Amino acid sequence: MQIADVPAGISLGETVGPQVYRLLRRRIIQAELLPGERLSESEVAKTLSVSRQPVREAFIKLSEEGLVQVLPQRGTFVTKISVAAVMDARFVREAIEADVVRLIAESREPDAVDELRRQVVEQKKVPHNDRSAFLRLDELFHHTLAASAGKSYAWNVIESVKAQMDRVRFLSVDDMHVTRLIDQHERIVEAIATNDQAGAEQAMRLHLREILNSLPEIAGSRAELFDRS
Amino acid sequence: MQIADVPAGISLGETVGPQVYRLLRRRIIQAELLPGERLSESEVAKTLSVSRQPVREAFIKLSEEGLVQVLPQRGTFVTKISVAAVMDARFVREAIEADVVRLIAESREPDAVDELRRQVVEQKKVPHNDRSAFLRLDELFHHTLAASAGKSYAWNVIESVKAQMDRVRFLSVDDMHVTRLIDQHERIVEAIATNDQAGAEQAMRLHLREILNSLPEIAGSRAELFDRS
DNA sequence: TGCGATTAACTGGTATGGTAGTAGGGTAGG
DNA sequence: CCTACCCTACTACCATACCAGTTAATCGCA
Repeated sequence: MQIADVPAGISLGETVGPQVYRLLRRRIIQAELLPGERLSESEVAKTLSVSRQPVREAFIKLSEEGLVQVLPQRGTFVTKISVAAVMDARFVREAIEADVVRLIAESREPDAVDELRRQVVEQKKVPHNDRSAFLRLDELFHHTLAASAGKSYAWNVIESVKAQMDRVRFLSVDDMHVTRLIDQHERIVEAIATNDQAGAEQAMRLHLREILNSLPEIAGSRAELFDRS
Repeated sequence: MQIADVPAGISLGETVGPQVYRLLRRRIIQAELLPGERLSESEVAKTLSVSRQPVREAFIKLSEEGLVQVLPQRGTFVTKISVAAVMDARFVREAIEADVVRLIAESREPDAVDELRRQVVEQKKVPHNDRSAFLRLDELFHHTLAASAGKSYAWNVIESVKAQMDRVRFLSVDDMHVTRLIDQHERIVEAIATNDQAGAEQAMRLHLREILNSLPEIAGSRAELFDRS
């Protein structure tokens, strides 16, 4: 969820374009920049004290992820959250991660299981009200799964696709829900530990379908953030 | 495989950046631009009679697909084909398309099956020596599958991921192989027609694993195009 | 002749200038 | 009063200029 602390401004050590991209991406996902809001190349550039050029590159990349819409000679706008887009992204993610856990369960690596178990313990320690801490650990967990399967490229795809889902998850405030998600993590890990490929796959699919439960509710209560649906 | 005819130059009707991107992408996949070759922003710009700006945007997008590598202050180079990258891409593609055909087989749509059968017939008509014609139809076939499942976004992901595989496929010249691929298409369609989800999934997975057979041979015979392996 | 330091040419990254095109407000005409 | 037009202000897109950093070749010296 890219919750990782990002400097508020722009640092000089790295190229500017990607920095602007990550900054805007985080602000869109965290709903600081609201759907429908207008973003101007020159305005953003002025605010961040950079030129329009890197801002433009950031806009292009954001538009490829579906977070903004660039209308030539008209303006660039934060997209409203599209239920269809969220479900499409979820579908792709489920497909990939289902095969990932299958792969891990097949070629068991005790080290990976140990690390995953350790992470689940860590997740349980998180205070129930600290949502962003959990989201960070959740991202780490799924990333570790992909890495354990030796599929770090697949993780890149997931990370890009995840953006749409993360926008929704950030709005989801029900804290009690977190324990449920951690339980699901635990089931995935234990299925992997016992080389239960089908079980691991099913557990993962179930886990990633959780968002389908909360989505309609959120889309209803925060209708102004969603694309007509 | 983006074999679709692309104008040799740059037209004025559309924004320039994406045009340059598609042009270079096609030339890399078709091995007109060879792995290791140096691409200069200014040189490409001069050749196409555009400014460096859109060329730069194209380079960025190509680097995200892993087709070029941008080394700041040093140069931009066409990446060598990486066997690992091809297999990673293949893994992601298999995961997504496996779920796609499952979905179609589940919710049978006679129209889709008819269209797919028609396409298979068309594929059989292609002369055995016209490789690019088959590759076009193959791309259409897989695109139609995704569209039939209502997952056009998933197709976008596949299209991006496919680039690495297409570089290899373009080098694969064994014509006889084509009939085998068409047979596999046929099996996929017939499994869908009988609502055989598991069968369709397995047929698709087998189909997408074909490249694993030819990959080692190609990587051996055209070693200069591949990253040390 | 061989080797090291210097420099000139070139790279991508950033900043800025210029252009076609859109949108919206205000005004003139019916 | 309503409508149609124009004009201004803004947009993203493209082109150009400048910069820091890398590379490689050449020149000077041992």
